[in-house]
Amino acid sequence: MAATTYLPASSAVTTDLDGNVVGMNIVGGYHSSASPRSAADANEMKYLPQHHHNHHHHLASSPSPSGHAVSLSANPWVSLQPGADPWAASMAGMHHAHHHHPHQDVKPLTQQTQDMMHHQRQQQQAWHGPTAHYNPGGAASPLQQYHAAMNGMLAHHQAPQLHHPLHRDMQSPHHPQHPDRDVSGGEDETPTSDDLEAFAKQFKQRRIKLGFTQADVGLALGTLYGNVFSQTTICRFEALQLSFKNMCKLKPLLQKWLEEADSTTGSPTSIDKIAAQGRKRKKRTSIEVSVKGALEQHFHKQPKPSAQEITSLADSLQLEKEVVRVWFCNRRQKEKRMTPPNTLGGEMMEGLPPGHMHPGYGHHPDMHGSPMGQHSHSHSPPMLSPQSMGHQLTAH
DNA sequence: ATGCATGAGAT
DNA sequence: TCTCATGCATA
Repeated sequence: MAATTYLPASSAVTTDLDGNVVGMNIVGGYHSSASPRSAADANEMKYLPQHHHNHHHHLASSPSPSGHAVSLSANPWVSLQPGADPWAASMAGMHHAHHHHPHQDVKPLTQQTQDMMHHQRQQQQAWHGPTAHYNPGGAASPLQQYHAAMNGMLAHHQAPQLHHPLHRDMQSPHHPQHPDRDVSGGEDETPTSDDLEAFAKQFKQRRIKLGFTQADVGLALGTLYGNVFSQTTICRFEALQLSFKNMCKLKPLLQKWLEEADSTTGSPTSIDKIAAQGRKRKKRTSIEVSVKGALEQHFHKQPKPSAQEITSLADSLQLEKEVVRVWFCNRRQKEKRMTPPNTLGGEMMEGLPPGHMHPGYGHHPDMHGSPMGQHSHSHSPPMLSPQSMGHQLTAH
């Protein structure tokens, strides 16, 4: 049954096998008790629709809205004046008096990159890593060294900007553009889908050999660029489950990390993580398989149902309208990933000669701003594995 | 590894 | 209200 309870945002401290710490989580206005995740499940408190937000952190102990009371190391980005959180600082430059949300997510800036790509209006965007960072290498991790090396600079800006609008047509890698004027030794003209595919592959391999987890990388990026990413994102990158554009954006970052990581032959075996992100988040509603099938079916008919359709559909399926709406949004996004889903719901159209019609692929009459152009040839490995497929169909 | 969710920006 | 980037929570 679609449970609609909301999580209080549990986990605060994560002590791990190593006994590493870490992170107390003080957010918004309340802080969960230092109870292990199980508390989250046990505690099902109803969500307060009221986004009351008393001015968050004016506490010296919470340097960032993310709630991560950093204390592991001195970080040029984080070490902004106390009282003035990095967010306010960076945002101030671009935003106006626009009030923020009390609970903001941990992502620094996002969409702006995209925005920037279309028409750069602002060139000053600092991606601050609100989160703490640890160092994956114990005493002298590659990251830390790197850090020390460029300690003075990069006080402001150093965004992994994707100069160049790559709009559609990114499939044609001709035109070397201008070899000069570029930046810090990291050439990156818009890569092709195949480039990305190859890179992702290589990246994953190197990463594993170096002994880093996806989560490690995510945090490391934060240390390097002030841009933290989750295990999820790294995972999706490796699996090419992001939009082409997003892949392009992340590639340089990961590439940079990779360089640092393997160039520094050090001791890579440190595993600790900082978890906890506190806030009230709606509990993940589990949609039954049969229902999913129905949704899939409708999706084929109408990928973009109107509000009304959603409402009635939600009604007939006994789901919240919002859940249905979001489902469609997510479903659409899936279609736009580099590795499209196997458009099969529960049964789909019958009597169709196999080997045809790829809903999210081949040729969309309206593939405008959509990511990448479907590459032409063979890519077999990175496609959906029978494994993941099984999940889709078998589900729980 | 992925499903459902959140939020900023664009429409 | 949609899109897109991203991630918590979960299987």
